[in-house]
Amino acid sequence: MRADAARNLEAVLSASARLLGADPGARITDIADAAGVDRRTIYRRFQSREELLHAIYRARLDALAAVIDAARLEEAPVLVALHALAEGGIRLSREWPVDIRAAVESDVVIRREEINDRMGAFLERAQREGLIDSGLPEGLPLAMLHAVLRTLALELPDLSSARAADLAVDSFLNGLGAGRTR
Amino acid sequence: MRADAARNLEAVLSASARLLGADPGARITDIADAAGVDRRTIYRRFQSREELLHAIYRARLDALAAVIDAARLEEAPVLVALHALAEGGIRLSREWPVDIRAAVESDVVIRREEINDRMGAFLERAQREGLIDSGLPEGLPLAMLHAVLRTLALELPDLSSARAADLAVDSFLNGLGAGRTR
DNA sequence: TGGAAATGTCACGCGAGTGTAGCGCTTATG
DNA sequence: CATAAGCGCTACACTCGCGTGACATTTCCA
Repeated sequence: MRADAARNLEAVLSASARLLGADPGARITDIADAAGVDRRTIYRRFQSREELLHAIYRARLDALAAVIDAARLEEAPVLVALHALAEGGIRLSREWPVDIRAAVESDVVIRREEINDRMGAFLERAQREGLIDSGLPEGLPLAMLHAVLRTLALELPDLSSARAADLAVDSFLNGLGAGRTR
Repeated sequence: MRADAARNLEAVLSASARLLGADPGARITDIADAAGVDRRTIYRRFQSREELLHAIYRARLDALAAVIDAARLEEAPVLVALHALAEGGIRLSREWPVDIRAAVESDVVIRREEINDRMGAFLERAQREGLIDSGLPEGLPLAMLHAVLRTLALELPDLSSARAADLAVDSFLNGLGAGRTR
């Protein structure tokens, strides 16, 4: 692929993630404008709107899988892995701010579930090792972790990903309370 | 208004909140089907799709304002008010599962900001009174509270709103950690 | 620098969803 | 039970975004 074509592809993917993340019904024309490219150029790389969306989802899943591998959820000390997961997850949510839950393509759904399983298993290890409360409803830790990461990534964009990760881990484990109310 | 008409209106609003919450691009036809009503009936009550969306937003804002009033954010003991806010907020998010952040109508935006201001002021009181950590980034407590409530309301639908509120307050203030890591 | 790759532009057909119209039937309510 | 409010149904025009085609032009790279 030619260098300028690669640049354009990059710009299209980035603009797509941004616009489609903010509004899943965003028009191809607007994405093209945001990427500084003609609408026709997008259709040269992607057969259809669906395929573009699919590519964005895949990009996010790829990045997420890389983050999880790097965090070594299975072997690293729980707290260390949790922090690595938080920082990577936050950075990734900012780079690909699409909501993967909206995906319906079967391969995306499968990969998403695989990743959720790995994160779920990690959180169960954290519970066995006494870092996370064991009496919580099924699925709550995973749901809450996602929520905390998404919130810090998107609603406090001025925080560095490192600082945001600190806050994410602290909020997740200890909450925002000043003293002990428990 | 005739009684059956009122019933239909109710069904339409409820179905709209559900479908539009899951997918903001949901078709009027699908909403009508879900409500057990003809498409034409919806257009008899609402001039346009926009106006229907607007009505849903207003319904959610009305319910939220009522919850906030009932919680007596300004006078009640902070922890009591927080719990009332949590329970009401969770119940309301389940009844009107639309994302108010997607609204663009100016009056909706204004009312939403007013409500956010009241909640923000309440959380500042909680910080002054020592319930919430005072060293947190601007806006984090409010964003996190919204996130916790939304998560418990929508991702753990089997929990009663009372139980969910308990968990929401505990997660918000103390996190999910089993011991102290701080 | 020449040829191939990539893009921009204008045009068009297509399908889907919106909003409207009229008419006959159902149903609540006095 | 009468009457008017409300509804379902079929059909239609209209808009908008999608996806494609052809061709001239620009840009990279060997």
